[in-house]
Amino acid sequence: MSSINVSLPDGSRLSFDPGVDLTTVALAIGPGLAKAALAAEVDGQLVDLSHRLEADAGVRFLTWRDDEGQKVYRHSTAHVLAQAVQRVFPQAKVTIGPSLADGRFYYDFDVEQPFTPDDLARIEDEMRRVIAEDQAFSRSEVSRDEARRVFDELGEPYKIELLDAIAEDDTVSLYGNANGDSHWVDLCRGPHLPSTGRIGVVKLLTASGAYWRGDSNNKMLQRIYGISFPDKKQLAEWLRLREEAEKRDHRRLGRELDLVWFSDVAPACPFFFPKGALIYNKLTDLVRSLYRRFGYDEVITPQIMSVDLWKTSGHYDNYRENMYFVEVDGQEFAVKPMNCPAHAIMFASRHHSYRDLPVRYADFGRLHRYEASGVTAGLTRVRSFAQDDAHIFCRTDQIEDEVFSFIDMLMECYELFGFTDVRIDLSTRPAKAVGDEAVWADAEARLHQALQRRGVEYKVAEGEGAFYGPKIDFMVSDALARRHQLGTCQLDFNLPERFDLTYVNSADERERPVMVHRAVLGSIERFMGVLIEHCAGAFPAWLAPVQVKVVPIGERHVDYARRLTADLKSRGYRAEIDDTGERTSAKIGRAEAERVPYMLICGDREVDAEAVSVRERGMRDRGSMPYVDFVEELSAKAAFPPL
RNA sequence: GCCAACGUAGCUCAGCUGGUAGAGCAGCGCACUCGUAAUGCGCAGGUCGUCGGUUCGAAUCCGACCGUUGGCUCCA
Repeated sequence: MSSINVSLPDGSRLSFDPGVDLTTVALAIGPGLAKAALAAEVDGQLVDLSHRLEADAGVRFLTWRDDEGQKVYRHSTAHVLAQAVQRVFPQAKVTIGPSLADGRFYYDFDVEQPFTPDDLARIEDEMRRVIAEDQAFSRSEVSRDEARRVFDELGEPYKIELLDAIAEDDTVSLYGNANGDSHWVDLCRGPHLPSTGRIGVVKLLTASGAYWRGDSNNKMLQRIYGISFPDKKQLAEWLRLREEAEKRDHRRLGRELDLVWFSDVAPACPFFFPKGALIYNKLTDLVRSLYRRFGYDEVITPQIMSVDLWKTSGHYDNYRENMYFVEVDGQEFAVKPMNCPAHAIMFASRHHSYRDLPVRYADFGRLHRYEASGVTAGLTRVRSFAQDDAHIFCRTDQIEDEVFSFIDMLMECYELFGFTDVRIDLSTRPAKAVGDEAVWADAEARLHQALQRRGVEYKVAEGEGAFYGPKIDFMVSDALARRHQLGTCQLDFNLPERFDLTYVNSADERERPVMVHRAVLGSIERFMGVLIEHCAGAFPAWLAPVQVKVVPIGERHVDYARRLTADLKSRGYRAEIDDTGERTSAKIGRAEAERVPYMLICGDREVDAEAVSVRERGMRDRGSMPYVDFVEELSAKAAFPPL
């Protein structure tokens, strides 16, 4: 009998008898690995440790250190959850239960009554029992008929529906976990842990409704979210990180830092207090300063326009349920949800030569969109907002340069906020699309060109473009590694058509321009929310609502502190004095809580020497320095615009 | 929109099985004049989200509405 070769990631090779299972292979490599292994990857395919090798193969064992290992771990925990639920609620029908990219897992059930917090506690206890029973996960590949019979007998209609959706040439696999007379089976691709006993600690987090297959026309199922770890300490750490994230929640910080307020009189519509408004305006001013350099012209357009306009643009037919309407003098008007139609008619109101293009209209107009009550959230999903919106009207041959320079501007802007990890997606022609295929292909090629010339990495999202044109989306990762979509750049072949936009070319013929919708920050409100959480409320000095807090130690230092405050203000900085009769440490504590970037402590030493004792936010005392030196430092770090 | 939970002072929360509300922080006042994350004492502050019902009596029980939060295809 000839042996087979197993090659490992480090390049080494081992030989075994054919039919050897992976647990044995792991043991041969070392008992440590055998203990840590959760599953394995054989020639790129994820498999159970019980998998047997019949031929030469490349094997990589997955442990907790691998993302795939954790995925298997959590997915197996989801199976334990489902088994526990069916023990406690025998009528519950099982559906699907994947592990999520953020480390959690869930399982959806069809049950008569939604789960209560009490139910979750009972289910969690039952899960611990299943884990204690150390049931082995065993895989069996069966025919579709066989599988259908199993789930028919078990009375699991959702599994049969899933079974029917599995591709013909795909193998159907069942996973049973059994221990003595306790047996539980699920339709699953796998792989799984060797046994339930490998799961350390579990915690169920929340229960909520979730539509079957995410479609609101389908029945609402009950979803349970959970998390699991090999070790208690890891769970504690996970919960701690989650609390940290809660502390920097922009809704909380927005309130604590006096930036934003919400009222029932306008649900999902932020009210910005002075400090919030200051940041808001600094953000738009920043974009304005970029516009000056990149050749954009700002326009101002009406808040409310006739429905005729929205009928022409197509929004009335396709976007009506998100719009607000008002009737005046028997005529119907709509509050604008977008700026583009206004810009289109402005463009159309003048004759344009090919020499005039591109025309770039920027607009910070306030937009109103009705969002379903269940989806609004803080500043990230609101009904009243503005965007750093602009529309470029250009010739086809100008697309590449326009997009290139837009990416330039965007990257420069993101870097300023410390958003250095930018993911870029190019979305191409979807199934239902306007404009002919050649035009799309040409436009997509120009987008590729622009991206490649700019030298950025990007992914292609096939068929994910808008119906009116291909687009490029920009996602950033924040300080907690969460992704947010901010910028976008979308070509539009639809509106120029609908508004019959033209320019005159060099041969004196009328031609259709391309319209480009683009935004760097996207919604200013949303961007503020993302930024607040990214910097945990500690805004860069050029953006901080209060840049300098002047802190006199005693009453006899107040005059001096006032003089400095006035001087800083006259130089254009946002400075405040804290002349409350508090103790110095209390004043510092408050200034730190407000996230003020610079604190200037003034006592006898400083008054005598025309100096200040500088404390930077989040750092210790830097000691005294001449006031003029501090002003110089400030001019370098807090100047606006910061570019 | 749908499922669930929640809504008590500006903020964070307490208030057991119904007997008309309490704390800390913030605010205001007084004292302390103080050297790098929060001095002490006092005062004031609430239609208990709104409306309706049950009850001798409702913050508490029931219903409706409003709002907020967590979810609503990262596939078997």
